Amino acid sequence: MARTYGGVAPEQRRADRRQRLLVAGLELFTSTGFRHTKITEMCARAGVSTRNFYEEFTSKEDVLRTLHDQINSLALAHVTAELDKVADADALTRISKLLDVFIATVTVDPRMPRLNYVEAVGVSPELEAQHQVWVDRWANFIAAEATRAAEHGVAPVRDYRLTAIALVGAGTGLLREWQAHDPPLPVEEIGAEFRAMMLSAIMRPVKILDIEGNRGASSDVEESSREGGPGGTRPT
Amino acid sequence: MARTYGGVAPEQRRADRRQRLLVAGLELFTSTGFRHTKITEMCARAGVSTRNFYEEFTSKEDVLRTLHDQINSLALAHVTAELDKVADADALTRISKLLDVFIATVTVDPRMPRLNYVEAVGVSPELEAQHQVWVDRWANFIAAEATRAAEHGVAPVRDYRLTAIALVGAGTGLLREWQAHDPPLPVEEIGAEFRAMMLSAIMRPVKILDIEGNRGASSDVEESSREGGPGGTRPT
DNA sequence: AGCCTTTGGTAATGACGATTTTCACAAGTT
DNA sequence: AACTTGTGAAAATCGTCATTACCAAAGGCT
Repeated sequence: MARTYGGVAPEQRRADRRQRLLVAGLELFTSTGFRHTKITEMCARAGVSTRNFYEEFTSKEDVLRTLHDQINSLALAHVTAELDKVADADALTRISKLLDVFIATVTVDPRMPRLNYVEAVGVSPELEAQHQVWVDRWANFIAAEATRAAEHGVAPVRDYRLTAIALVGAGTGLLREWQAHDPPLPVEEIGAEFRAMMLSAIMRPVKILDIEGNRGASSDVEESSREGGPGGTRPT
Repeated sequence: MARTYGGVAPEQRRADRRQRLLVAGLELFTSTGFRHTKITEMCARAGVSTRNFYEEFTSKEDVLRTLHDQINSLALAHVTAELDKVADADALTRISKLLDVFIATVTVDPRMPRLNYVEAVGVSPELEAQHQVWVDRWANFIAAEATRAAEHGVAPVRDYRLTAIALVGAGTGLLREWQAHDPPLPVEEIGAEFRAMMLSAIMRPVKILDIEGNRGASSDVEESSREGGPGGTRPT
């Protein structure tokens, strides 16, 4: 089970094949579409046999799930890495940064948003569950930054969960539109719109037009300027 | 070709079958999922034969496209009808109304958002195109109302296209989350969040944090008309 | 009442593609 | 050098469904 073939370890050969299959999957799923991509096509393009395919993945969906996870993980890793660099910047700067890095990462290759926001939707319950997990992660991330902003007194103290979910949706919508548009929309416009929307959503007052805009959280009663104080390090 | 059977005109019988097939499609697509729904299942549930199926539709996708169009048309019809009733109300009231009616219409049956925002995604280029058309319509609708608000001096004069697209995405995200959530989220919270996000996005100043938030359209001129705006948003 | 048209259900066909199996070879091992 | 063991390509199998063709019945028409 473990022989060094062709000068490379079997582990390595395996990993290479897997990688080639993933690349082929990304390409085909976003051009032919997931539904109409055949396993044999993927194998042909990756230069592997169907036998090898089943050694690495259990199904076409398995490939899709892996790609979906990889893309999200990549983006999240970039964002957290960059945010760590500005750990003690003011809250709104961090939020802007978060956005810029996210948009920059995911627009490097239009196939990423295409796969994430179009091809990987409505495929199976498992994939829907995986989508939910990632929405949650991103939403928690955004909500945490918003809460941080509230602690710094630049945003109201309230529950940001639904706002964060809506913002994830807004980003999804913008990117889906971006990747689908024929004369491609300028990336910086997408980024600018996303940033402006996020900032105005987070900084908005709790009540707009005399309407209670949110439940939960404290709010009109007393407010921010919290004991933790600005500048304090925050738990990661 | 035209005989009155069972007391009802053939046209009527045809229409009934079609309707039953659509109902069956909505049910199965949103439970079994579009991919795994078989035509024979739809026929069985609708109480029609496969032969009848092909008299009404060319494929499973045809049914899905029809449902997708119907749901969007229904929502748009409701919204326009209600907006006509408040034709001369102030701009922000109209925007609130738009939202309430939309959310109310589409949350009557969780299968509607499920079909629209999950099952009908990434199925085929035709369906993607149809999606694009509807996003455009809704975005134009929102942008028109925002422009109206600007004309009334309660929002800055600028290009609202991308903002509108992002807002459509936000609504999509919220509704997708709503229909997927196991202990269902309260509808009024979804509606409140969507409304607050839309109002703050539309009323936001052109520049936030010294960053140019939007291109196009005029801008800083005229922007003042709002009272206490997000620019100075603070809790309390 | 008997014929004839339209309809509905069921069975046959056929394609397509996922998954498995076989076969031959290439490269380490002794 | 012979043997053994992974490895890759291709061919065979096996199911699943969409689609179509056929048959039986039911209802109106003369």
